[in-house]
Amino acid sequence: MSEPTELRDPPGASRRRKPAGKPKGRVTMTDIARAAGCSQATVSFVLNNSPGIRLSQQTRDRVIEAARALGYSPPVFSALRPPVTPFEGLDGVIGFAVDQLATSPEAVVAIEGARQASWNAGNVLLVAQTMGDAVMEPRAIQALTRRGISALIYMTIFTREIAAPDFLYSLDIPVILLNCYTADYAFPAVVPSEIAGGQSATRHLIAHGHRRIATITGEPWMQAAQDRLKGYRRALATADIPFDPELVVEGDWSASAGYAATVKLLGLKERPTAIFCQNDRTAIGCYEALKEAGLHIPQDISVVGYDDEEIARHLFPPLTTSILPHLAMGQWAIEQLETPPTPGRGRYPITKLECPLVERESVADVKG
Amino acid sequence: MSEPTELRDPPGASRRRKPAGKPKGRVTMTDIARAAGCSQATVSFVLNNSPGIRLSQQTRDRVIEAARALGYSPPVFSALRPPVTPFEGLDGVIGFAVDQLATSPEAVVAIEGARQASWNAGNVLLVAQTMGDAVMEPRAIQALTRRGISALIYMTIFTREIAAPDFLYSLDIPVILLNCYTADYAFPAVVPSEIAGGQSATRHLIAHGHRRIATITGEPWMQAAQDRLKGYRRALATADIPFDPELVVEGDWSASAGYAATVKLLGLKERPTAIFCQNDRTAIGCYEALKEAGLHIPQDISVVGYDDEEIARHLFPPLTTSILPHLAMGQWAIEQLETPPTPGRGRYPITKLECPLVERESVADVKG
DNA sequence: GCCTTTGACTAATGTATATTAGCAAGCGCA
DNA sequence: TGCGCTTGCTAATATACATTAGTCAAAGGC
Repeated sequence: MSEPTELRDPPGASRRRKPAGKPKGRVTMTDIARAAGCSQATVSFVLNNSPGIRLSQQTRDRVIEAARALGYSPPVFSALRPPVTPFEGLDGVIGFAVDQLATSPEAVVAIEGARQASWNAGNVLLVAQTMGDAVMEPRAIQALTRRGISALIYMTIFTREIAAPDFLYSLDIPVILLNCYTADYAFPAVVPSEIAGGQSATRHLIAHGHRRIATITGEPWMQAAQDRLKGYRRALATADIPFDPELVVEGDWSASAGYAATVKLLGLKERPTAIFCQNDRTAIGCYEALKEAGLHIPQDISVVGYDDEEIARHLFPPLTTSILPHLAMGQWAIEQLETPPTPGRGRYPITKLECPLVERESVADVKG
Repeated sequence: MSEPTELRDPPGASRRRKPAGKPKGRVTMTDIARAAGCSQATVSFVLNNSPGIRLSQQTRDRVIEAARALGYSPPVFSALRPPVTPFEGLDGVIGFAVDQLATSPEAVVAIEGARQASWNAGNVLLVAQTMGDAVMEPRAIQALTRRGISALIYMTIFTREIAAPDFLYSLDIPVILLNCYTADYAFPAVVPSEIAGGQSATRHLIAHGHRRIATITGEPWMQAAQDRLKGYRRALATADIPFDPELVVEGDWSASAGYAATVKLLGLKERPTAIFCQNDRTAIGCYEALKEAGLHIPQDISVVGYDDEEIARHLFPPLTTSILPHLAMGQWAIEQLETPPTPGRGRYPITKLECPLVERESVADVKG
């Protein structure tokens, strides 16, 4: 207490502490007060509607007016990240935007992967749905970004190339694409390796001695269908099995298409000994047609699916299928944030994650 | 201003200003610091996971321990008072907190219901997972509330009574409970009407002429299991069918328990003609046992399930089951927000929504 | 014309948290 | 031995909002 005056800097001196050119990151009550020509206290009273305080309606209106004009929002402490956040700890809140949540379980699985990976670091995931709607998508993402998230994961239900909405480019936080990618490789992106998946499913059949392997595709315009087919052809080529167009039947991911396609295949002069259904639903229809024809799986004919949907486990016999790596993709996305490889928005290669095959009981060695 | 020294109290003097015997209304970081034997700053670092700060794991653990023990919850900046909200402009964002997202589809369905209902009004739903963790739950909800959401929906995966965390009470936005409720009825809450569901499932069997109806329960300590059983007994009583304890077998929601229970039921001197499985998984095991015994569904014996899981449709024969009204519950929650009946936190009755029965092909008239 | 009251507001201060600077101990090393 | 570096933490301070205790001017009372 000998020199109390030493303790106090002249008022205003401290203001220069923040050297950054950015004077304000947020609108505060003080700003509103200045705009409305009153004190910060008055603003506090108005915005809190404090009981027992008497203020003229004019003043109240002026304050509200100003608050609205300046876009005041209550304090978000986590949003006060220093201008150049070195991304070590990556605290806080990570946004996860997805077009649909309910239509298929993959989104939930990816979210779960991201959550698990965030958990250790104590980060919270905030999920918003965009519904792929041009009006709502910006609002949904704004609901996240405006609130001070420290990174955004942007996921689509179907694997595809997207034209990223403009605002993704103008965000100043890391953006990771999950199950989609942009043509300009502007963001780190991760997708399942469908080609490798189709290849390993087919290779699995080949390893069991099959040489006459049919496949039932999905809707041909979908990336996943094309890639799975590509993998199928590649596996055939690798094993020196000639490609027979007769053995490729177009489906549409549905069980009924699987049924019809299988009937068609069974009508072939030289029947396949194995069928690679490019998703599990198709396999359901395939099973049905096979059973109707009096064929036994896998003794008479082997079947593999794709996607490892819940039902694959409950079919009879349980279906050998490929797991979509959405859990791993979610984790991968978070890991990208932990290692700070954001060297000025360069070009990122698209990461492809494997679709491991789960062997169950629908594949056997070829007869004969 | 003649006596500037008067302005500066010696540090600590100001502490005595608050004369009230109550030293603290809330747990602050300073309290935690004292308990953990460190400084308030350290607590701040730990709880915020501040980037670029290095602390020993021990210290972090001690702080988290203490925070948990003292029941710390971060300050809630209200910003927007209910009575006269100055800015409807602060775009409608509704928070949806759920303990688990991935473990079962119900949460996703409820979210979808809430989303659909919000959509028209142009509101955005932000979803956070709490994982039922004492440390993470406040953080997750904080991630929502701090960001100025205009309402919070709080959901649990299992239907149950909860002790709502303190901070739920101190929020000044509407809070709706979904699939759970508090003993003090402090919040509007909605749950499935499991009793009515169990009753209507059983009644359905009675309507088909069955009188000897068995049931396989879930884990007995779970609310849902108790209520479904209660509904079963009620339906029996209403139809003047005596209750036979022999026909009630305890399961645990799993297929294998369903299998074992069915085997036990088939060993009875007087076999049941119908089995009410209290969830679909149980029914899977039940189907299995029945088929092994050479019985045909529904000709020889009828089966109903509960939950309408995806698989119910794909069983053979497709399973008659009750739909959990999570979609409707999500919608209901949003509707409560639209009609603003929040007259000073009164007592709200628990709303129960029906579980409608979907008839498929696993029930037939009793033979003879 | 001098108090008193009241309405409308502010200065000053309090509270809780975030952040910066720096201290002290330990370690590798020249 | 002593220099520089890292690690792990605290003291001090800044920031943002809430609240208390007023100030000040106008409107009465006497």
